[in-house]
Amino acid sequence: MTTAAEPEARRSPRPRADALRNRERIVAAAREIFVEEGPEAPLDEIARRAGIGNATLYRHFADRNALVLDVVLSVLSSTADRAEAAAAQEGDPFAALRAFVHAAADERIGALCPMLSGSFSFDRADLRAARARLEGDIEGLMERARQAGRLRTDVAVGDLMVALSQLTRPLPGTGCLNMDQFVHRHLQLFLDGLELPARSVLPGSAATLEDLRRATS
Amino acid sequence: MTTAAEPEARRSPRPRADALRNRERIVAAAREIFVEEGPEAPLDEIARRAGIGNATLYRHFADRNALVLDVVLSVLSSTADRAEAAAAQEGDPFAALRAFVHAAADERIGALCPMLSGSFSFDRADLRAARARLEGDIEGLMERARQAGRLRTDVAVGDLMVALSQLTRPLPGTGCLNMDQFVHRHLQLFLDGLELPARSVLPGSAATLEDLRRATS
Amino acid sequence: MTTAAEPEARRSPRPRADALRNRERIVAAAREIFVEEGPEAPLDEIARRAGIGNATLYRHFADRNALVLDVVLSVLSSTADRAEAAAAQEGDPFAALRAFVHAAADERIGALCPMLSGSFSFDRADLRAARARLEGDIEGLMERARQAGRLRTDVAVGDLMVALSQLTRPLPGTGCLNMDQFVHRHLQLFLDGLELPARSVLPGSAATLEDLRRATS
Amino acid sequence: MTTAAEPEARRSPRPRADALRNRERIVAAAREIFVEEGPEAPLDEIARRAGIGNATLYRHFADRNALVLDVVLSVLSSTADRAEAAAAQEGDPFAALRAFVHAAADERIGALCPMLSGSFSFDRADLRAARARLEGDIEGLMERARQAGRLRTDVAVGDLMVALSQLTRPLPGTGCLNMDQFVHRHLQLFLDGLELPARSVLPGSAATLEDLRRATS
DNA sequence: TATGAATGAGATTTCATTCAT
DNA sequence: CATGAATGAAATCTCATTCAT
Repeated sequence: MTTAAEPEARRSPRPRADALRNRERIVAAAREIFVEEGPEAPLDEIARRAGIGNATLYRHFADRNALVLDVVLSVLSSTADRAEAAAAQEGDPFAALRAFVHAAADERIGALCPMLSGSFSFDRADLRAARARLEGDIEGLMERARQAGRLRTDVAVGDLMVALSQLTRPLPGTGCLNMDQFVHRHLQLFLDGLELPARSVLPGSAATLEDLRRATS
Repeated sequence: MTTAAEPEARRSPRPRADALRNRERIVAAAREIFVEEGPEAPLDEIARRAGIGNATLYRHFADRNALVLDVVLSVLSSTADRAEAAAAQEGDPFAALRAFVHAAADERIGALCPMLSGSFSFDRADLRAARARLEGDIEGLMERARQAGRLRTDVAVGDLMVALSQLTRPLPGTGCLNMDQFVHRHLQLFLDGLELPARSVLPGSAATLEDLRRATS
Repeated sequence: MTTAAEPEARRSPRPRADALRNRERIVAAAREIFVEEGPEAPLDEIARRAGIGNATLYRHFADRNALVLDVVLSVLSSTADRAEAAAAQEGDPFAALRAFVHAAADERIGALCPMLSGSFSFDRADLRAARARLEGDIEGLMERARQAGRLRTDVAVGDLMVALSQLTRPLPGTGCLNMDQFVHRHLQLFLDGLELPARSVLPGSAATLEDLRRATS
Repeated sequence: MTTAAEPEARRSPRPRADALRNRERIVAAAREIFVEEGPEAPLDEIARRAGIGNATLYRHFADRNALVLDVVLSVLSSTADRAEAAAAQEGDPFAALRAFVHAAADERIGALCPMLSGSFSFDRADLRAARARLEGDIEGLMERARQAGRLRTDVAVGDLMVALSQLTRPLPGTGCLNMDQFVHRHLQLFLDGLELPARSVLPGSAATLEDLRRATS
């Protein structure tokens, strides 16, 4: 939930409500447009969607990269929220992991992929913290599933994050909308590859195991 | 479809060997650069890599989209070649499918994703034919694996193609190179989710099944 | 801050001490920054250096030109102070002129040059007065030197002012600091061209005359 | 006279006459406009004066600095031409030096000053060569005058170059035109400070010496 | 035909100035 | 009255596409 860009000392006594609102609007608009058009989308269009002038955008974000970083921060934060909500669920640990993965897709986490490449730097402490929080949350979900014998032990948190990002990555120009139906299906298939059958199941035919496995999803 | 038997119309008096070579060079250079820099790469850079002037590129391709279409055609064709080579393999049908998937990754098929979006159109007959050929080839591989009881029956050819594309999609700016190690790993995990155990395996513990599964890759 | 003592006329109810102080701070900051960065320096930077908000700057000065005019006024005034201090010196009148010229360089009078061009206007009475005062002061110094036979009679006050401005004009980006050593040397050479030998010196060899001349500096 | 920007090997067999003409036009227009408006003048205006599109300017010069460097080169070269012409003169060596200084003013050498500051670098070999050539030419003129006993021996080539630059430095916005009358006068005064009387003159009154001195100019 | 050159449209970014708190 | 925020206009630079050699 930390969306503040400057984690340093408070210069201005009051950040002025309308400026904060504008800043949030810009990040929200940028997030939408990055999802729809990719990270090369014109900043003017973002400003237009946010309902402000282009120079206002530059008052809040020194350059494109600064805006991208805050969008990344926003997505990391809301995705971590999802992970923590999933962890709070009762019941089968692998089901919780599945629930998180599909929820993360709805956060459009895949739109981050191209932003994490190239000149991306995790210099800022808030970014490092957000990433660490998300990784910790996911690792928690995975570890619970591993302890329950429901997750392959040879799969690391990075494997899941990269695959999740790539499989939910939007195509530029399409707004990603027509892919939605497929995305969840592909995530499901991928998770199927990570899952181990529930322990309580007695050894039986492979066909039976597979049937059980599929039934859990 | 011109079988070169008809000296009739004066359409293309002679394709002129060097012009053909130039055209191929351009497509090859474009394919490389699209993989390295994404589909927004400057056309001048493509011309430079091809060793020709930029205007020559425009003599062969009316605009960026025409070039993209030919690159798509090129990738579809060489990927279909891979699929047919995999189909020619003896042995386990699922192993053949795996072999194809990893080979397709080496064709950088993921670089096509962004090109298929937006203004992309499958108007041209040659494109439709190339896509149909590739889909037919993959469907053949999958059907053989299904018949052998090695592939889940609820997975369609489109599922595999989209997942394959997304998981191998390069990140802009990175040249995709540092991801190579991960790409094959993620493909493997995804295929694990599609695979059914070989029929001949006797019922055993789940751990044993998993070990076998992993051993096949 | 409002001591609320005089409810008299509503013209300028009171200049309010802090407002006056702000105005002076702005002019001082502007003068520094104009010297360091030239007359195109961003006004926001001036406001920052003055320790106030940019809008406050605009409350005091309608536009950039109004600020420039007050900086000109400031430099003219402090330079005239220097001229009057030099005039108060005892001794050789040409030495007094020299003292003034070098002192004026320390006032960074050369930074004014670009401000005097272009849209500059001497509309304001206070500016005309300040310029007249400075010209009068310099003319006084020169006339005394002329009367003493120490200054060429074909050199006017304008000659000296322009040359002084140009030779001390700062280079943008350098902060003028690394030129300081040269500036005084060039002023000295220039003044050498204006000087006549002291009357009391008997006719002698040119070399001797030159030695004397140099000894005075 | 070397105006080529790339002293390396010849890539293109023919530089194409119209492109060369454009390049020269751009440099000429830039030189004019830098003199009139200073080195911050909009590049679009330069392109307009040169009669070309703005992108053409960027084809020839990667950025503003590259253009500035070529203007510097142009001014250094034509000024060195002037110095060599002055050196070819018969007669009094100091008169030759004077002739050069006034000729250099007509080359607007002072417009270089702001361009030599800040991020300026003499990286390019052609620039170093042009500067060395000019310095050598001026040193030659000065040394001849020193040998003839007509120039103060405590004045170096750098002194003359900086003073010459500063005294002829144009004011932005004015086009420097209204200053022309003064510029030559101030150069004359400055040179008067560097001059020693002709050796043949017998010792006499200072007034007489001065009269002679003035008569030479 | 192939090419280097030219071009206009668009993107990013800066800054003087105005607005609202 | 003082301020941070907002804004539009302008400047730099890029790039797809057309032109002329």
